[in-house]
Amino acid sequence: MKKDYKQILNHIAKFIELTKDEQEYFCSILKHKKVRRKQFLVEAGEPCNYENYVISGCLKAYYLDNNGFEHISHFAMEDWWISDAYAFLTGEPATLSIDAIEDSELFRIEKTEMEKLYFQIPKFERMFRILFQNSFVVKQRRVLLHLSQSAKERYLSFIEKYPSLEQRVPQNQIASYIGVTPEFLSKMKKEL
Amino acid sequence: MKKDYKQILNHIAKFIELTKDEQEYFCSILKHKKVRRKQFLVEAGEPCNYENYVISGCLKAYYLDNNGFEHISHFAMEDWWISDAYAFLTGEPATLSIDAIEDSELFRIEKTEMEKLYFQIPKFERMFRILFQNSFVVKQRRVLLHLSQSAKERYLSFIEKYPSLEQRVPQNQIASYIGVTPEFLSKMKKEL
DNA sequence: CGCGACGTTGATTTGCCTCAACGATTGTGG
DNA sequence: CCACAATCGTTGAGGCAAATCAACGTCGCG
Repeated sequence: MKKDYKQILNHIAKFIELTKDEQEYFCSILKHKKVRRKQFLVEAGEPCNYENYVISGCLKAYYLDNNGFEHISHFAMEDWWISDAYAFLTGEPATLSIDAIEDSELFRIEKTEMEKLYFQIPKFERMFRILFQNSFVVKQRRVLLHLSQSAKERYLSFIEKYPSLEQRVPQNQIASYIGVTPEFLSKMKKEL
Repeated sequence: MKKDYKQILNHIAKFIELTKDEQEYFCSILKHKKVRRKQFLVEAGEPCNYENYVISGCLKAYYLDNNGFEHISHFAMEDWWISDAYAFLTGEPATLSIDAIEDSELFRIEKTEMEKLYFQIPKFERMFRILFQNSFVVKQRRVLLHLSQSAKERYLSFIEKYPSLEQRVPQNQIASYIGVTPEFLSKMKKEL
């Protein structure tokens, strides 16, 4: 079995147990995809019919506002899932764009395959229930962070929580994630 | 069958189909609870071992910061679920408090019962997968709203999205939800 | 080499907060 | 049923955190 399959099966094994047959079926619906630095995985305005699992590399999902400013919704690295959840769910055009910060490799699951998967192996309902539950908690905390903390506190939380992203992501995109201008982040860092 | 059971079974029927037996089993694990206005349903620091379904009334979940300020995480009304998801998940003491804005009635499901339920009727994995997926999307949009919009735009989004809450919730708590002071919300409203 | 992406720094502006005072409404105990 | 406190919204003066705008240095890369 290919190494990449092992990786994603290990990831899944953290949540549910699969038989050999199930593993095989699951791997058969995965589509391998490479994205080079600065290339789009998802483009705002287009449909987003895939859930994407990151094998390697680093990507960002962001909203582009009317003034052309990027607002980063989330990053993704090895073993994370990334998509425009709303567009995937509804079939509407994506409001987020996703592109690669580093050359990346992914597995994609198409929406229709995903629905079949839930039907064929209901254990995946459980896995994604747990994943979404966790993601929900993370987003909730991020909302509260914005409501209750200053820019400096949000920055400190970020580097504490995601020390590896701090290394791999350009500073102006971290600024965007925590909700300040690049200039202001630079000034904050000088004071630390 | 009691009217309240009908209500929650209707709610569930939007996501999954249950047999009579399953309905009965499900209802048997529900605990009915009344909370009067201003009373706690969950208190920060205490464990939160329940998922709570709102039969009637209106509640708020909020984080109390070190300076004693309330930051509202979310509201809940008829047919919504409310809990401290992180505390429920991990067993840690709650960081959120939840109390009633109006006299309310709820059904509670205890954590251990919830786990049994997932085991006995895996369809509930599906239902909560869908619910968490939706909640995740909602939180995601709220984060982006904070990153990309001004206070006035956040207020307008709020009253558009939740016109009924606008009626039932005191203005200072709406201010807290959108992340401004009550004074500033008052000033914004004068300009509309 | 030269260009574009990225970070820094400073001067100025602004959106929102803080604090304080004051009415209107609600609720509660005597 | 009234008196009083507590809660809630409003208004104004002043202050601060963070944005804006502009200029400049550095690095990596085609």
